[in-house]
Amino acid sequence: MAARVGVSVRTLHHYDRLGLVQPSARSESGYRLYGEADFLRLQQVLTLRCLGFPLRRIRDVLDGEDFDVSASLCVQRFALRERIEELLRIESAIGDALAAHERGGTWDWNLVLTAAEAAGNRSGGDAMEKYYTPEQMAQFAELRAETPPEEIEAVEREWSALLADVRASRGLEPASPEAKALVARWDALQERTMAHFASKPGLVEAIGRNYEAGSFEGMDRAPQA
Amino acid sequence: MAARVGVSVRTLHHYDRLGLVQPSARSESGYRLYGEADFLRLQQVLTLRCLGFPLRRIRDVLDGEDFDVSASLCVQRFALRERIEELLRIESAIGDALAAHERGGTWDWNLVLTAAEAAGNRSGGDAMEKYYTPEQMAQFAELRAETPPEEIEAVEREWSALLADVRASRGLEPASPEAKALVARWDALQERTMAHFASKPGLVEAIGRNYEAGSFEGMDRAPQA
DNA sequence: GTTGACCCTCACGCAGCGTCAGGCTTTACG
DNA sequence: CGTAAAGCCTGACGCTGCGTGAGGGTCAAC
Repeated sequence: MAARVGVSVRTLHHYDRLGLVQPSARSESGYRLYGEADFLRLQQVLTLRCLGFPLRRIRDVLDGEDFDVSASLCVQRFALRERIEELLRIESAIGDALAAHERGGTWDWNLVLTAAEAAGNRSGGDAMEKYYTPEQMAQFAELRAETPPEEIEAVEREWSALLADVRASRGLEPASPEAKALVARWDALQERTMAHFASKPGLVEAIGRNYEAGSFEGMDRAPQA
Repeated sequence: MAARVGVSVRTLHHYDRLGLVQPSARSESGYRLYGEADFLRLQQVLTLRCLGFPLRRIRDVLDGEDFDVSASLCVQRFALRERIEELLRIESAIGDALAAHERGGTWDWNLVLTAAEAAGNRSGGDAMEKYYTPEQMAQFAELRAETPPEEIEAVEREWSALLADVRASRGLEPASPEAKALVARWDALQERTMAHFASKPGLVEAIGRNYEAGSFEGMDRAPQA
C-alpha cells in the first residue's frame, strides 16, 4: 500500500493511529490489510493534505459531520493567496538584497530587513490553521451567502487574471516597473476582496491579528536609523 | 527587548539557548540585559528567519565561518520560486474543484486529486532544508561562477518580468487562457534555469528527488479509473 | 508591607512524521 | 528442511520553533 500511493509505511501507521485511514482488516499475524476502499480514502486524505489541510481537519471532513468543504476550500484559497503574496514579496526582498550586495559588496541588513518586515515578519507558519475556528468557518459561509453572486464572480475573474499574469511573469526583475505594477494590482484586488469582509469584524480582526501583533509592533522603530 | 522588536520573551529565551542571540550581560539577579549590539544581531536573525532560513543556519551565517550568504540567498530564491509555483498550482486546483462542485453539486475527488498530484503531492514542507547540505551550497556557488554573467542577468530579468505579471494578475480565473499562459511561461523559464544545472548532476538529482519519489510513484495509477 | 507586574528556570506539548530498537512472519534459496 | 533476507509489527524518542503553564525570585510603587 505504501509503495502504491507513494507514502512511507510510517505515514500509514500514523494515519492509522489518528483514525484517518484504518485498514479494513488485519491478517492473523497482525499485518495491516488495506482494501480498495481504504485506498480511495487514503487518496482523499493525500489530496486534502496537499491542499494544506491539517490532518485533524481532514478527518473531520471525511467523517462527514456537517463540515462545509466548500467554505473550507474558499478559506484555503484565501489564505493561499495571502501566502503567495508574501512569498512574492520575500522573493523581491531577496532580489533587492542580492542586487545591493552586487553593487556595494557589503550586506545592507537594513534593506533586507525593511523589505522582509514589510512582508509581515512572520516566518512561514501555516497561515491555514488560524482561520479555522468553527465560528470563523460559519462566518465565511454566511458571508458567501450574503454577497451578490455577480460581485463574487467579478472578483474571482480578476483574481484569475492576475494569477495568470503572475504565472506568465516568471522572469521579471523584482525591482522592475512591471513587477511593481503587478504588486500594485495584487494589493488593489486584495483590498477589494477584503472590503466584503467588512460586515464580519471578527474575521477581519483574526486575519489581521498577525500583522498587527508581529509587524506593527516593530514597525515604528527602524533598526538604528 | 521583546516588546521592542515584537517577539515573545519565550522566543528570546529560545534564541539565547540556541546561542543565536545571547544577552551581552546579566543583572545580579539573573535578568537578561540586551545591548544595542544584541538588538542589531536580533534584527539580523529575524530578517534571515523571515527569509526562510532555519535557525541553525542563521547561527552559522552570523557566526561567520566562511558561509556564503550570497549563494544561500540564491538557493533560497530558487526554492522560493519553486514553492510559489507549487502554491499557484494548488490555487488552481482549488479553483477547479470549487468550480466543478458548483456545476455538478458533487465533489470530484479525482479532479482535485490529479490537480493536486500534479503539484507534487508533497504537503508544505520547507523546501529550503533539502538544498542545504554543504556540498550542494558549494556546487551552487561554483555554478554561479561558471555561468556567463550575461546569461544570469538575462534569466534574472525574465524572472522579474514574470513575477511582476503574476503579481499583477491577482484576479484571473485559474482555468482561463491567460492563467494557462502564465503557467506556460513559468514552466519554460524554469526549464531554462534548470538547464544551467546540467553540469551538476548531484544538484539536479537532489532537487528532483521529491518529485520522483513522491509524484511518479503514484502517477501511473489513477484512483479507480 | 503588600500588591502587581516582570523576570527567571525547568519542562511538557504540538504537527507530522523519521528513525532506530527489539521481535515476529513470510518468502526464497540451497 | 534449515536459514537468511526482507517485511511487517509495536513502542518510543527526535526534530522545529516556539506556546504555555508551574513554581519561585525581583523590582517599583503605594
